[in-house]
Amino acid sequence: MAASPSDSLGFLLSFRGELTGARIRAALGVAGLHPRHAMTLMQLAPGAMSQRELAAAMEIDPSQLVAVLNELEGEGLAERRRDPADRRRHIVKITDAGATALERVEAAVSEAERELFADLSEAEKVLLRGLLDRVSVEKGDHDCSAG
Amino acid sequence: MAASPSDSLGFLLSFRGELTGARIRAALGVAGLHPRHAMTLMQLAPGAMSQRELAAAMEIDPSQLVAVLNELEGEGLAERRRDPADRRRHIVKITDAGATALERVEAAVSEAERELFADLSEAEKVLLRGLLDRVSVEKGDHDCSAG
DNA sequence: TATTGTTATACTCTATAACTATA
DNA sequence: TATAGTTATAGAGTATAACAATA
Repeated sequence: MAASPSDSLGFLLSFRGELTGARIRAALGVAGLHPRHAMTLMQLAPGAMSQRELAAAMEIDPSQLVAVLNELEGEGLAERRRDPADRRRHIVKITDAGATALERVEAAVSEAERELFADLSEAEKVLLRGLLDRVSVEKGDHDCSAG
Repeated sequence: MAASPSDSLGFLLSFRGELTGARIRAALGVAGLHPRHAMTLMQLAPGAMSQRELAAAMEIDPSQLVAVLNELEGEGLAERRRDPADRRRHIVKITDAGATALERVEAAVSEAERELFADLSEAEKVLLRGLLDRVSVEKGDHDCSAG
């Protein structure tokens, strides 16, 4: 009944998720990239898109993306070019060097996942995925104000 | 094989954990308290302890705890008194008003958990807890450096 | 006038180190 | 000298708004 941190499934999921995220971020940084830079390369892998689309896909503000792309471009891992059809737009594309770096990152993430779920069988991983998919995380408007 | 965000169990656990944490924090704030303040009351509920012990239990720096306790004390939800046996120490104790506030918080957290896991049977919740307990989250030294 | 990308500003969190009073 | 609590400072991350170029 009580929801103390020690016996609450919500806290457990939150804490395990946080630690898992930290482990994944460490793996994302394997190529010397900031986790967010690696995530950007992941988003770009399937195909080029505009900065606005990229920011929406990553759920960050377009203004935050600018510095990330500046650095990725400076390291030759991604490139921007003007969209000839609408010269306001930048089309962002991953480079060959970026794809190579991304391969290392994805290998490191796979290794991290092998470690994280080493004690679980394939069937149990499927089960865990299915259960996590059924956790209700739609964002309702929960009162967060101070009053 | 590939560890793209969309099909990776690690990313799924990380993301669901993050959203669950956000929902829990919203519930923690129900009494007008900052989530960390509510967590502090939770830690104090079983019994009084020194600030240093409290900081260790909450895994935050003792210096961060100072402002939290100042505010809790200002609102009459917790109180500090000198340890007569060692006048350097502050013994921190939850007040009756703090316990009352904590009841509201715990009820809100329970309600949040009911919503989060509404689609899961009791047996499935037990199963999820068991699987999460077997995710390896011991902190090894994973290379996070830029090189 | 609206939109894309950019820059500038401010606010929150957190990490660290110096300081005091006690031991 | 070492420890408990406190204060001060700096850094990362993020949210917001103003701005220039283009539509």
